[in-house]
Order: sequence, then structure tokens, then C-alpha cells
Amino acid sequence: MANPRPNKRQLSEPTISRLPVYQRIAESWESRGRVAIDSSQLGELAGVTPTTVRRDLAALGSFGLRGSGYDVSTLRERIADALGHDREYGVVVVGIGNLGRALVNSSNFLTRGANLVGVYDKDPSVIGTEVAGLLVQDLASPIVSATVAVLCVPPAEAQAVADRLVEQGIRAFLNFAPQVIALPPGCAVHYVDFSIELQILMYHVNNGTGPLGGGVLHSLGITANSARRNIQRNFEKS
Amino acid sequence: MANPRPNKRQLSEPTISRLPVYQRIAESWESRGRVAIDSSQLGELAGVTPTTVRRDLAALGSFGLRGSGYDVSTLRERIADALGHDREYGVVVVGIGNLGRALVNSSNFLTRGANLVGVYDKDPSVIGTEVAGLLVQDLASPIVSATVAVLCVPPAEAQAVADRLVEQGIRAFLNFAPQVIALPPGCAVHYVDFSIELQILMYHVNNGTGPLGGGVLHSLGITANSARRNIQRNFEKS
DNA sequence: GGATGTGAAGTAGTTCACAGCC
DNA sequence: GGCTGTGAACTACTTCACATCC
Repeated sequence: MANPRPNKRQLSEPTISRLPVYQRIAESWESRGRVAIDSSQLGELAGVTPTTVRRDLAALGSFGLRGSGYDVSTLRERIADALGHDREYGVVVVGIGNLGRALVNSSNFLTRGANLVGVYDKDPSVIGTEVAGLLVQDLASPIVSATVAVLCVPPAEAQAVADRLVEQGIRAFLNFAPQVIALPPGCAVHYVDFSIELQILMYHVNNGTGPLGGGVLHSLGITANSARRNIQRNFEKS
Repeated sequence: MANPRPNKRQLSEPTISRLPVYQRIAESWESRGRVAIDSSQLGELAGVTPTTVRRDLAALGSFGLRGSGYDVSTLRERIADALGHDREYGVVVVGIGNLGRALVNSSNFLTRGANLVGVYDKDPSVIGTEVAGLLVQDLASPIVSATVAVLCVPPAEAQAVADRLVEQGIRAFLNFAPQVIALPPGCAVHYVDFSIELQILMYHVNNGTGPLGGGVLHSLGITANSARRNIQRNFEKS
């Protein structure tokens, strides 16, 4: 496991999930030659309140300029530093079906230090084929050293595959299988479950209509209230 | 917009995201002939505490049997009812690249009332081809009536595409583009952002090691603390 | 002036602990 | 006896409001 950074304060989970959003905005402004952005602008583009933006960024140390906002390149650097973007790390993808193949070929997936270092499957007809420049290896063979495993296997196999990967030294998992997995202490998992996302959306479509016509849903730390407020602000303008 | 259900209490967002997990477990137990499940068992399988399970289920009305737990088929029915699984609804997928194609062909995606009713792209070389039994339509043509749109377009186009779909009557979005979108009141959006998920995982790998070896990450309403507790419980047994 | 950064207040969600019921 | 359902306590996060600083 990589050695932890020194004395960084622990960031809250919602804050962590919003930082990458701010960072993309900072990069976009930087590339368009803008020098500074303030918390209202950043909040509007990120779908959160200005106060939330300021709290999030204050947790990275005070680098805002009172009166004018945040310098976009400092902003980008601070977030990159907080998220460890200077560090390269290896990713293996296990289960090379439609989804696994789409992920490794997606330009939105492996960014900011993530390097694809191995692709695995158990199907003999897939093993040995090439995806994203790598040959698919037999899942039964030793797993290359990596930091994160992306699981795209059928749900019934997810636990067994995870167990084996933990044995082989993997400690972080991005699990696309619709299946909760148990891991020993020291391991981390995030779930991406398409069907559940649709079900949550449909709950709100069926139930969500309040007096003013319903809510915008949270995700990525963007809460219903903060997002709704921003959205309404947008549309009042037009 | 579909007429809202009558007098259902509003469920909290974390509860909503956990219900589908409980439901899958209920179905699995039912299919294996088990009659009842208690909050500890359900919590262990879902990665949350028994108290959280009881609070979540109590919000659906009291149907547990004191002394023996929850009847699995009642459990399944109550959750299906709360989530509106008796209602069929239409889904359109916009942007038929690798990801869009993988999604519509995935058995994990369109479940529980979701019906694929249209697939759209703007690329002439894709329009007219067949995916998942449907012909890809020109995004510029009228959009078929549907409840949810799945956005798999490049981030730079996401806002414009969403605007157009809102115009065409769509009110709920599952957005796979790494781009926050603004929507008018009454609309709902959920974001699925693979790159952000990896970044969050890496934050924890780099910083997460506490005295006992770090944390399990939240997602789907499974919090670090509750999951860690359950995970440790699992491993103490072995 | 105009924006940040932050105590204080407010709100939401989780966990404790136990009364109530099967 | 055992497990649910829930008031009360606690914890986490957001929002308000304003002192602070460029």
C-alpha cells in the first residue's frame, strides 16, 4: 500500500466527492484564460451553494483572495494535491464483457494517474484477445500488482473474485456487479449500480412532486436543496 | 408526468438507495425457500447496521414480526410498492458509443419496469444501425415519449442535449457524461461518473489508513462506519 | 466594495437503548 | 426469549450571518 500523505486533515466524504467537480471547472476556466473564480460562480457550475463551496475549499487551507475569489490555477493545484493526483497508480479490470470493454476504451474513465495494467476474464474464448492494448489474462493466473480492481463480473461471482484479488494484494475496488461484497479491514469499495440509479430516479418521478414541482436529485454530493436552488437561479435569469 | 402515489410518506434519500439492496436480498432468500429474515441478517448482507435496516423498513409501515424478523415475500412486496415497481416506464438512451451500447445490452440495467423505447445519436454513421433490437434514430428527430433519458454523450454536449430532451418532455436523467447539467424545476438527474469514483477510492487509499487499517467506503447509502462494523463482524467469525 | 472563512444555528441521518409485542 | 419499532442522544453536514481581510 502506498504510504499515506503526512498531515492532511481528513476531508468529509461529501467534500471529497465534490472536489473533482470543482477541479474540472477550474481546468476548464484555466484553459479558457480566466484567472479567478468566486464561490458563487463555482457553486452555480457545480450545482451546489456558494457556502458549501467555501467550506469545501477552506478545508484545503485558506487560499482564496477576499474580494476576488479563487485563483483558478491554485484551485486546480490544491485539489490535485488533496486528491493525490501526482501519484500514478495501477488499475486492473476483471470481467471483459460489454461493460468492461466499454470502460477500458472510454476516455472518461482512466484519468489523473490511473493506468490500466491488466485485464482479466475466466472465459477461455476471451482470454488472449486484445483490449485497449493489453492481452486478456486468465483470472486464475497471478494478478499483476495494482492498486484498484474494477469488477465487471456477474453478481454471483463478485464475492469470490474479490476474495481472490484481496489475496493477491488488491485493496480498493470499484464494483459494477449488483452485489454487496464483504472485505477485510483496510479495504475500500465503491459501488456503481445502474439499475439502482434508475430505481431511485423513478421513485422521485413517482413521488417527488411537491408544490413547486419536485426535486433535483443528489449524487456526487450535490444535494436536492442546494441543486434546486441553483437550478432555479439559472432559470429565473432566462 | 405520472400521477403521484397517494399518501406515502417521503422516504429519505439514503433509505431510498438502500431499499433496492434489501429487495435483491429478499428475492434471493425467497427463491431459496427461506421464509423470514431478521434485521441482523439483512444488515450483514447489505453492509449496514441492523438498526438502520429497522428504521428503513419501519418507514414502509410496520410489517415485521417481533421475535422472528421480516417475512421475505412481504418484504419484497413492500419495497416493490414503495419504489413503484408495478409501474412500467420508458427509457431512451442518447449517445450510442461503447458505453451506450454496453448499457442497453447489459442484463443488469433495464429491470423492474424499465423498457427501452428509443436509442438516439447524432452521428450519421451510427443512425440507422440496430442496437438491442431498436434502430438508432437521429437525435434531431422528435424524441419518443419516455420517462427517463440516459445520457452517454460527450460532456461538452450534455447540457444542449438535456435542454432538448426537456423540451421534448423528458423529466428524469441518468447522466454518464462527466458534466454537471442545469435543469428546470420538476426535473431530476443522477450522475454516474466513473472517473470521480476512482478518484474518491484513491483518496482513501492514500489517506485512509487509521490505526486499524482504514475504512470501507460508502456508496448506495452504505456508510463507512456501518460497513466497517459489518465487515469486521464477518471476518471475526473466520 | 466585495469576497472569503468561520462561529453558531439548523437540519438530516445514524446509533443507542429499551419498551412492547409475538 | 428474541426481535421489532422508536424516543432520545449523538454525529455529520449544510446553511446562515457576519467579522475579516484584500
